[in-house]
Amino acid sequence: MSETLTQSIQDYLKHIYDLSADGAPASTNDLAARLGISPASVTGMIQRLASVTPPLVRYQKHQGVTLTPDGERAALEVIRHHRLLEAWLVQTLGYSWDEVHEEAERLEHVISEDFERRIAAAMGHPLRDPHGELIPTADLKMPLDDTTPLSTLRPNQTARIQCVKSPDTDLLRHLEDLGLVPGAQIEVMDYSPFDHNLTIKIGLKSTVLGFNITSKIYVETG
Amino acid sequence: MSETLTQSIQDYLKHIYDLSADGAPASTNDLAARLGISPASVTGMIQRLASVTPPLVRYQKHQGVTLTPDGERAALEVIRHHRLLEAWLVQTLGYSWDEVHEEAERLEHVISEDFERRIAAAMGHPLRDPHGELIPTADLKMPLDDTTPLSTLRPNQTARIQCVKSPDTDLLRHLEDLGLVPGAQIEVMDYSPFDHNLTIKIGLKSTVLGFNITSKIYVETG
DNA sequence: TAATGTTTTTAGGATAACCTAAATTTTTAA
DNA sequence: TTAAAAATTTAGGTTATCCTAAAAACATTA
Repeated sequence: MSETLTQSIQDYLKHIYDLSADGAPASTNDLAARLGISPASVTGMIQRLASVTPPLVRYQKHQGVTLTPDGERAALEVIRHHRLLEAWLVQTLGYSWDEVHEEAERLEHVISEDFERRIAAAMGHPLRDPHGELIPTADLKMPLDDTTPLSTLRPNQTARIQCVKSPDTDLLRHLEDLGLVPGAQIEVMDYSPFDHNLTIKIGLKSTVLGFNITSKIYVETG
Repeated sequence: MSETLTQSIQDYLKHIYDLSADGAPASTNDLAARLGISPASVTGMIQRLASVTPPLVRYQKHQGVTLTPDGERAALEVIRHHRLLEAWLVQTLGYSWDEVHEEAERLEHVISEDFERRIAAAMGHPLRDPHGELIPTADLKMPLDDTTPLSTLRPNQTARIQCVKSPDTDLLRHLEDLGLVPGAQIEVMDYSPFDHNLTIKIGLKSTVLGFNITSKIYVETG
């Protein structure tokens, strides 16, 4: 619990958390793709993570991995670091939301608990990062997420953008240009069932967005 | 030059810079002590650093190591990161001067050049860190140091403390309690040639300081 | 200058985290 | 239901960075 986990292990846990968020175990291949390493290397590492004491993951051959409670706590710690750092970099150093990810990616592994506490306090304990992602609490619980993907909305529904889940710099810049940032009020004007395109009105402008984009934007309807 | 140096290598270079500041090469044993590793490991690493292209150190068996211009640039980069970070942690997160070292020690290896630029600009390009250490310039030159060790002063000389060179948390707290911080105006009242103790007046108070301390405090006389 | 002590290096090993290629298992689809 | 494709695992290797123990070089001093 208090033994220091390597950066590499922290990355594994973080991505396993993400990939198994839907309940289904994370697959070796998906994990390898996320981590940018070979599937064979992933197999080796998850076998190790499953056999340390206490185990950080649950693993059965060919069945993928899930986190144990210990593994999940470790993952949430890293995710909390990452998201607090993103918020901090934007608020105090003028980073834009498309620039912060990479920097936070490296810093998240090295900051102390003291540092974490200080930036959280300095920002008044924010609930979300600049992309709208929920920040795990100090006691490492992930707050409940009551948002839905924009892709599930249909014409005449209105919503407020809560979160954009993508590390893609270009996409983020594009969305910012369109005004599609957390807090933005939108209305669905049209839906095309064949390609799942949605026509969205933001302020006075309308835009057509593909499923690739609408599935990454999470909204609060109402 | 632009290949990323590992954290470990950055640490070697930083300490070689420091240990060879007096012109004499850094010894294997001293380096090992600084790095907290065995002398045998140091030998292995400096052999490697001497044989990469371009070489980062000059090394001859049993003669110690010095930095090449490339090695020195790399060292100054890390030192700049460290000192800027210390200043930034103190200024923006309320760290005290005895708390910053450890945190900066880890962050120095992972911040981007962009981050470096942003914090330098945010602080108005400071010349010294919270201990008074000179910060290498953005083009990686170490500014000239015109200070002298307090230990070289004699009775009736007055001086202004410019820098305290020690990572020792307890010592730093002690000195702060005594008011012996950068900027403090002091006067030497007495010198004991046998133990090299100095009696120092700061404001209204006087204190006797041993060589162990006075050799770590650097002052500007006048 | 020879003996002793210190410093440094060599030799041989360990571990973490990756790799490729080949083998195996699982899934898909003819 | 079986053959092909895809996913996963095993086997064997590499590199970086550390280790201990033993050997060698250097320095000191009697």
